[in-house]
Amino acid sequence: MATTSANTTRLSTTEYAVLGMLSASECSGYELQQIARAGIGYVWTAAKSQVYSVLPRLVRDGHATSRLVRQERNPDKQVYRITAKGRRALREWLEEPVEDADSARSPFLLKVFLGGLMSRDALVGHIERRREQAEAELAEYLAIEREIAGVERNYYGYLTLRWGLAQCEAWIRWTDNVLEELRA
Amino acid sequence: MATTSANTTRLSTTEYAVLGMLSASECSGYELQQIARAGIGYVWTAAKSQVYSVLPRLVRDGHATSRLVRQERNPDKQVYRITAKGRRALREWLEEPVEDADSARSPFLLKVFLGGLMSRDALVGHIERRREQAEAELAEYLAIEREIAGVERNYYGYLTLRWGLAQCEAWIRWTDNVLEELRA
DNA sequence: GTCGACATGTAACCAGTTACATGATTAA
DNA sequence: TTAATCATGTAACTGGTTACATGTCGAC
Repeated sequence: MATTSANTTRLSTTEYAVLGMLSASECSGYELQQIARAGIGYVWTAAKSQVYSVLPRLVRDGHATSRLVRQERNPDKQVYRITAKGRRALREWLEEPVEDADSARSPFLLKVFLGGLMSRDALVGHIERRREQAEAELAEYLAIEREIAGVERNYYGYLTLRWGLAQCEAWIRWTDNVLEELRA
Repeated sequence: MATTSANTTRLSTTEYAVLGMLSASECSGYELQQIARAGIGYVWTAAKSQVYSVLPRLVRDGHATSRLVRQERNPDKQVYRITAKGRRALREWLEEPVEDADSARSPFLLKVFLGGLMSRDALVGHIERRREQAEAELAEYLAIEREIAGVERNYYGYLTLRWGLAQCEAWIRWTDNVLEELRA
């Protein structure tokens, strides 16, 4: 029964994210975390303990291989390389429609929704803080944009960055709007 | 040691959401789900099994009380009522700053980020679908807006609705933009 | 001699989802 | 007679987080 076995047990999103990073270059768990911080981490996050737990599973299921790299001045490290099977699985997942429509679960919006149960000041505080965060995020994204705009290097990352920018702007507009109203 | 004991074990967001609904009216688990679908569910979702598991916990910790309501033509039901302690806990949570800044975890954006690893067509398909979803959502929200705009009933729900509208519009603008670019 | 970068993991826990299970009443 | 609504839950699982644990090397 399990001879040709379409070993098609769906991977977790984190596993696909890791495969995505590995598809660019062989690297260790530690390196994956640095890489994530500088890019993919803006759209998908994972705790380091989870990265380390995901990697051996990828190897076990044939989506990656690992080898030990000995180092002199730094601790030795396990580096992981994506396999053909891994690439296939990743691409299949990438090409199938996105399952859930980013279901709405926001503690912030929940508090706003229940705004009538708190003091006006507390609510205004939440919204002001949201605005500040959006503004800080916007500044961060603009700085990144200045670096990568036009550069071909990561066009797709640039697309997601532009979503980030659009969303920050939307937050700022919305918070301004709401604050004006609440203060009137 | 545990006499005055500030029984301040943080509740889960779902528990606060339930308390929020209970603070408007006494109701059963089943009713909570209907109510959620018509409002708070747009900003916070919970599986029904979780609602049922959360309710006894609220009672156990003194945040709610429950009593059995006998019915003739329908099954009997347990109805839950928020206590003073529950209201206090809810209000405290509501007034403290929102903890996490809605950390970025979007399978959709992850796929866009890795757009270079799939066919152009697949990526365009994802974006088109995103646009359609945004448009459908927008229509839904506009319909709700027509019903509740101006009505005082749920001003705070209206605020969150306006965020929903703003976000849908941002999605549509972004997808249009990206689609134009990808097709050129 | 203390701090940060390098490097890898385990253990305990938790929130939440899916599937399963039951059973009455009522409207089409 | 078939399906929907009312009504409540349990069990198994999963994806993920936090805290703990360890140790070297190089820079300040």
